[in-house]
Amino acid sequence: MKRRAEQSPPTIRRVAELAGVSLGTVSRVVNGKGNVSAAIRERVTRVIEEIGYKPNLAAQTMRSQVSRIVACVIRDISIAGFAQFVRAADDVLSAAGYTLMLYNSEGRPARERELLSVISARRADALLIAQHSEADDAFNREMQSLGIPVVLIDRERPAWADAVMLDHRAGTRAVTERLLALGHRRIALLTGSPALYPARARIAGYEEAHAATGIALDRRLIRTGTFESKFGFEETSMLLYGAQRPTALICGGIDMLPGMLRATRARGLSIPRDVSIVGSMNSDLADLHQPPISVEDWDYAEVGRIAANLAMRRMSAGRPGEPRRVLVPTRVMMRDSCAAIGKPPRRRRVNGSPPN
Amino acid sequence: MKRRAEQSPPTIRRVAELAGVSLGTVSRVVNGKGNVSAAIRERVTRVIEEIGYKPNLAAQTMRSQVSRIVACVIRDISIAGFAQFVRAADDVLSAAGYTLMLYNSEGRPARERELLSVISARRADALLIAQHSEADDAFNREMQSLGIPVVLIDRERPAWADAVMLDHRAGTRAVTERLLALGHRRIALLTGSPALYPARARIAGYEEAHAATGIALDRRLIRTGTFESKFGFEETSMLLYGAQRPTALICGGIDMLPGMLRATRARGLSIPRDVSIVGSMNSDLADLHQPPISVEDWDYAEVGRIAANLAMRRMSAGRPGEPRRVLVPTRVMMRDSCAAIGKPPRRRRVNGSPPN
DNA sequence: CCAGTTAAGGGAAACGTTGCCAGTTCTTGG
DNA sequence: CCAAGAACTGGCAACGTTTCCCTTAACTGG
Repeated sequence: MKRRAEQSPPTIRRVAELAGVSLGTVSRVVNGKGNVSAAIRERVTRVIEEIGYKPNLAAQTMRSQVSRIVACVIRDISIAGFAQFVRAADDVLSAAGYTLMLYNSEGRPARERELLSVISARRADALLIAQHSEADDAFNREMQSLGIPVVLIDRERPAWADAVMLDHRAGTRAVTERLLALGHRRIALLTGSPALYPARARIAGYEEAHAATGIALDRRLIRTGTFESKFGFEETSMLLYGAQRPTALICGGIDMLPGMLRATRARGLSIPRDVSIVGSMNSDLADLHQPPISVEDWDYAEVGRIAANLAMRRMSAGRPGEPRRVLVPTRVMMRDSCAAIGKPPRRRRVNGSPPN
Repeated sequence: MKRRAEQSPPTIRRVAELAGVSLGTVSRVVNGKGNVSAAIRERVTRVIEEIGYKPNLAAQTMRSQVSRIVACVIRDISIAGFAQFVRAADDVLSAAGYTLMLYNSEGRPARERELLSVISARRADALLIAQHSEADDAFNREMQSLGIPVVLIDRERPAWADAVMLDHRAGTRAVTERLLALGHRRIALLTGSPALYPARARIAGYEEAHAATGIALDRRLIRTGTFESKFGFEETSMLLYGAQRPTALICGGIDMLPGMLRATRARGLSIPRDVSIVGSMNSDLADLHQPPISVEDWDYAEVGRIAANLAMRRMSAGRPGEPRRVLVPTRVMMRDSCAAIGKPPRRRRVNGSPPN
């Protein structure tokens, strides 16, 4: 039983028949390469318009071995901030004729492996990924065997891949130094697993700040777990329990701030009188909170653009070339959530920042 | 020049050669249909394992006319909340073997048209879309001519498509009634263009509440424009300027609350003493703000799951069947940002909600 | 022991495109 | 007026699958 004509999209063959020319000629018209007389060109173009012919990308992919698909694997698109990355990457890629395929790994290694399979089956031309563990050699090999450009997002391994990283080391060092300068001596850092670059970099920055200032640090104040809000809540609750509690908290994970704030409130503590707080990445929450929360801020959109451009460069150039590494600076925004130890807090700012 | 074998992914042909069987047999093994002896099945399976063969989805698509791609067109993935929708839809779809292709329309009609072209070229099997205007007949026809199931997201037209809508009418009616009961008589509603269902529904609910209570409404207090933060800031600034200013503001657009709050602060007004405020969709900002902001809340993840399921039902079933319409209820969460007129505000809540 | 049935697997066509090669017509210069 | 290009166009193969149709071999029952 043949499919009814009006149901299946028109093919290049139908165009050729209606225009009374050969397949090759239609192809030449569509792709604008090769010599075609003006008369025929126009005739074909009109037929294409009339029946609404669109080249079948699946067929083109099969023929040319190029899918014009870029896969993007992140933990969860609904985590605040990640969407900005995806949006910006998509802008760059779709302007160049690529389609971005978004995959949520849920931070589960098994899921990441599945996704690699799907990506391989779809013959994606490149991969942007923030994988769950940098040290999983088997996974890294599988990734390499895809045979396509890979751009790491805020990851530094495997070493053969291109990467965009945020300079969390410098950022956290700056934050820590500001807090030390305010007189804080017990500063807690909450961040994710040291198996991941952002956590390692933050810890390094935290340590550097102490070393540079000559102030001893209490390793028990470095709390690693996940980058999630739940972890922020739990660890903050525990840290604020005893008398030995820290006087400042650094949030070393996007999306961890809400948990930290809830825990602080639950303990009935006041910011910044009882505890100073620094968040990770600016947000309406940080800016409009009372008091406004200091943050280590960065531009995820810029990261997305860079990642997309790295991928595109690899795709157009051949294989060769050293892996590229881009380190994007972050900046510290000090707000009223941080106060000097032993002094009255600064006057509260009443208005939020100007809009957008 | 033939591509080197180790660069291009292995094909079913290579598997067949290595296993010493025909193409058809490998296909039967891969798809588990047809009769294949245990010995050969095992031999083929081993070869597949060894060389890491993955069926080429582009080829399958061409052959079967099914891409297992579902396109999703929204204004901007980085708008708070939308990502939850996308994430949930992706969960449902990828569990069923589909890949979600995300497209940002930027709310520009020209861009939406381009995207329809891309979606057509990719031969997506279904489309989830929150289009920029419901009344663009030409666009709707183009959408229909794709010949694939279309699921509208918070849109009610075109009538032939399936749709998931939030019950903004009931939600806004409930919000308005609560404010009226608190004694407010000048309640402003800020929302997007009435060319879009969510704005129309909210206005209808707002009007219903006044009608039901027998309270006259001032149409100048219904401000339509966009759903964005910028609009919220500008309109709030203007509304709060005069002496005739409203005593309550309803935010009729996701992502509009930050602008509204900034404008309120810029005017030096206190919430809820000077003005009561209700936001759209719950968020950490609304919950952790001081005072916590009342909201009309809903579950975008649920909306995403419903949309994905509607699409899948259409794809598996044949053409026929009436368009399905699903109305998802919203719920009102009253918090301290709303106070009775002429009475002292309720005691401030100190703690945020429990985490996650 | 034979006819009929079934299981197993090979071969080829088709999906929609592009790119190459070859053929035809038209120019153009000598 | 003719030969040699140039300009244009048609035909065919191939990309990687799946599916349909055969052929062959093995089995079954009378």
